[in-house]
Amino acid sequence: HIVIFRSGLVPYSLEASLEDMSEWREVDFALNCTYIVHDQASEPNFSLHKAMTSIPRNLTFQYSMDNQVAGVFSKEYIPQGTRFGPLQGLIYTKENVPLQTNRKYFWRIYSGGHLHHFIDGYDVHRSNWMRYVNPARSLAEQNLVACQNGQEIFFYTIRPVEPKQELLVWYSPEFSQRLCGQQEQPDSLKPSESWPPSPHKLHSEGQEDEVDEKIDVEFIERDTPPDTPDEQVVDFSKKIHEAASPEPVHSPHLNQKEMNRSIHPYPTLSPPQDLPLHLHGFYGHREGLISYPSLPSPRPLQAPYPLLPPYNPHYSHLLLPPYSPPFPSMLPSKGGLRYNGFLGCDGLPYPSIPQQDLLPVTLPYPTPLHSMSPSSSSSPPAPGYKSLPFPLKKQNGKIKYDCNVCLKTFGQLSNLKVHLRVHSGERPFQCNLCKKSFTQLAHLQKHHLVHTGEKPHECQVCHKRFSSTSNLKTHLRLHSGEKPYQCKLCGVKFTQYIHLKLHRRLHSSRDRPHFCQACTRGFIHRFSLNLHQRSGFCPTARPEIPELKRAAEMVERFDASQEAEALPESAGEAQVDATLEKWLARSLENGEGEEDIGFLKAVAAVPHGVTAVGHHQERASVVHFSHRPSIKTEEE
DNA sequence: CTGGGGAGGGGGCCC
DNA sequence: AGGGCCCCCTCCCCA
Repeated sequence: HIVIFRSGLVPYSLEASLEDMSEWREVDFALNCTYIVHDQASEPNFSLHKAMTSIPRNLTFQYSMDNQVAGVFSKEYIPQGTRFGPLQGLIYTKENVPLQTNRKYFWRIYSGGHLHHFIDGYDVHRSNWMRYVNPARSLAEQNLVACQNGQEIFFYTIRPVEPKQELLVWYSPEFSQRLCGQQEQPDSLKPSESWPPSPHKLHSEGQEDEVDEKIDVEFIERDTPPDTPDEQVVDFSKKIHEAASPEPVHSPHLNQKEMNRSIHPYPTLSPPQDLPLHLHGFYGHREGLISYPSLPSPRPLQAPYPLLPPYNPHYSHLLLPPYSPPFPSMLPSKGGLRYNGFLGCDGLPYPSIPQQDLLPVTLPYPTPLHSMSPSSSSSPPAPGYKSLPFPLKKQNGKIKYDCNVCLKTFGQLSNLKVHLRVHSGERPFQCNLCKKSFTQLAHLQKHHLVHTGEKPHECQVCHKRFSSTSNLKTHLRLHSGEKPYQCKLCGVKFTQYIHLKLHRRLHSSRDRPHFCQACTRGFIHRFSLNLHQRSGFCPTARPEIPELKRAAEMVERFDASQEAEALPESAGEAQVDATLEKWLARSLENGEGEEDIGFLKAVAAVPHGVTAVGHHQERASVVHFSHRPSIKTEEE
């Protein structure tokens, strides 16, 4: 039996029981968990969103140097067999997942062995604190296991969690196996490389697009705080440690991990050696092609976990200390941190309730409309107030500044400050003639030309004058003949985007009565809808393949073409395909984009009466079309 | 409906 | 850090 001593605290020798727990099925966790900790019910307020206010009282956040939540830590001893959750977030079915969305916080919910929906923890206003729990990187440091119970995800402590220890989660074996699918042979475990994989290795495992790259960059930086000069940010974590924590707060170090891993008592919950560090990134990172170490099939639980105290659903009620705010965003940003001279119950210094007189006047979030406060300097902070000091992160060695409201990133702090006026409504530059106000001086100066009638910019061709360069530029297109905005459906081109938008209304739904049930695209002709469906180009089925969208657009263009117009509605598939080829030939003659040619050929190559399916190749930027007897998607 | 100009807003770059 | 300048984008109005 292995006896483990941790941090000089009480030794425990629970190997037998731990082994039992490591083989628990998800249902066993649900049935046998001993303690249930609910989220905190406090209302999100102006400065704190739900992802932060929901944290249970026995937990607290730790912050990185850039004032972002770096992890979730225990404030007190948490027994084994404690349940947290459920995880909250936006629900997406596989049909309505937005194409361009950050999938870093995606969780998959399965039903009957099939993907049922996603829970997206990205939105801090819709998700709860569980989005901030970091993935365990080794067997030794894992103390939570993620389980799907019903259609919800809960985290269970699989070992006692000592005070000031970080909560680190990994999937239950069943969860892992669902994510792996049947893509990987269970016994194909490769020899493990050095652990943990270096950031370089993560990147070398195949980035498909910018989104994936961004995810990985972000995640790596989450673990390696930017080495920002101290005077630029307030380092809360450091101050908290110095003030309150004589022993270092548990923080994973590589050596320690390497050491602990070798003595991990329950290998069957084996966290990953081939998986990316971020368990959140599965979906966007390795759709359907996740490798995972061999996992023995769990055996049924023989008896309830023997050493746990009796079930008490109100553990939090009985054991939790009085509430103290774990959010350093309530601290004043600059000019010295002011604590009110006492330590919180967990030994951490907390500020008093936000002090209005310390709010910055340089960021004048407007008084909410419903508020009676007379001036902005005394009004409560709006969403985004947390952006003091401005959240920093490093990208390619350069400091980036994030807007906390809309998540836009800026390379210069001054740009972010100007941008924040968009959210705050601040318009410091007012025209003294018409009292109109603007967010930037340049805009006011431009506006002044309205009153003076001045038109500084002259067209060198027709000598017409314009007040702005932008308008001169659009004007110059009239001389050059450039029409950059083209209707995808009928090919008409325009010099201004707004004209294309207005034109698109002409192709309205009333003229396109034949709808695809899956993607809601409308077609003028029924045979075009048939073509759209039988060719397998409906992009809804495979949203991860952007090329399919283009192919679908081409069918739409064909639908609006003169060739299609000349075709009788009763035309058979062969006739439609022949007409399609004719249209393709004409499109090529008319100089369709070079990059489209491959697609045009691919579409033209669709044989009569045979369904083609876009088959996506991992790490490939092209779509290969293969012929299969029916439309079948991975997730059906 | 198309096509042209006018005006405002957001953001990047540079000093 | 703050400000100036510039560009792009978008929308509105009207012929």
